[in-house]
Amino acid sequence: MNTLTKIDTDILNYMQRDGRLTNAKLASKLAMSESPCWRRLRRLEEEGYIESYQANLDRRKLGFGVLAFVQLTFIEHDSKTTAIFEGVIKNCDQVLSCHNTTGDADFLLQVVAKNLDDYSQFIDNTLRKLPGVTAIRSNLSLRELKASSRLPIG
Amino acid sequence: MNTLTKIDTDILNYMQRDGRLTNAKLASKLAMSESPCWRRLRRLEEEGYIESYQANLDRRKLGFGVLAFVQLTFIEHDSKTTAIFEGVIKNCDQVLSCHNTTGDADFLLQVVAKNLDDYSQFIDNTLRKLPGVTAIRSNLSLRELKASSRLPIG
DNA sequence: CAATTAAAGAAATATTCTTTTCTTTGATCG
DNA sequence: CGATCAAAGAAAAGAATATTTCTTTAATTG
Repeated sequence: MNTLTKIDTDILNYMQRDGRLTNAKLASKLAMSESPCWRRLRRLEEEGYIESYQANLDRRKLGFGVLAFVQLTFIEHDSKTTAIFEGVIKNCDQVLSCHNTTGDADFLLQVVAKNLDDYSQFIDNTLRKLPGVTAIRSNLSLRELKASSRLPIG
Repeated sequence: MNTLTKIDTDILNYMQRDGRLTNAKLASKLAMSESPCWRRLRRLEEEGYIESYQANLDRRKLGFGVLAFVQLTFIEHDSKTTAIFEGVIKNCDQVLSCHNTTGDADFLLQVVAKNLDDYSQFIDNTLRKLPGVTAIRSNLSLRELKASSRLPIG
């Protein structure tokens, strides 16, 4: 399957909106019968168009009052520093995402914390301890106008 | 339900990792019987701890080669400018998330685009057209070290 | 220690789902 | 136009699921 049909992108869209849709319901939404719908969905999973399914939780209700974007700058880019950094980031559950970016900073991290104390501890104990870091710039989220991870397909 | 038990956070964790887990499988992972497991899961849904379920798609396979973080600065903050801005952002599917943040910029957006041309069009046709915008700073993702939206609960 | 209450477990059932196989349709190409 | 091929649809069957009700356990409190 090289290119996706309209049906495929429709399926992906529905599954982005409700990851627990059963095949039967999905098929009825698409006004098609269950067998081809099932085959397509399975193919989209097997070929990796769908990476995973997950429940989206309410961050605040679970006590994560702080969401921050952190820009990190490194003084040098030798492979050892990088390896240490990657290891720390991957093992740190507070870091939701981390991108190597263009711009003045080298990395942009998305971080959650229970509160400002917790966040400050993370900065001090985790980020400042990283070798080679020369600048840490924090941008705290004051208000979430929009928070999605749905790709605009179809 | 004011406070969550270990079982509840375990359930949330499993559902974060696999949103399609059936109640039976979830219960067996937790080594408990199905009925209390089912009741707890339903309560977590009803009380909003679980906001939604979704399929996570492969951005690159779906042709979104560009992921960018855009910092926006406004010259003024009157309610009209803000209202226009919020409307545009919410209706724009390319914008995955948008936060009002601390720091020199006012907003931080996460944006996807098919390619750099597409991205540049978005900047010109959507962001630059917004009234009151004085600065637009783009940070393109060069490499995704980590991309998750799983909260570190439990 | 007995009584009460809340949550866990067991069991049962009806519904719903998945998944297969076979048939039909529709498009493509010689 | 007929043959071929791929995808769609129908049907079916068993398996798995959700959900209820009833029972048991365990913890708490007077």
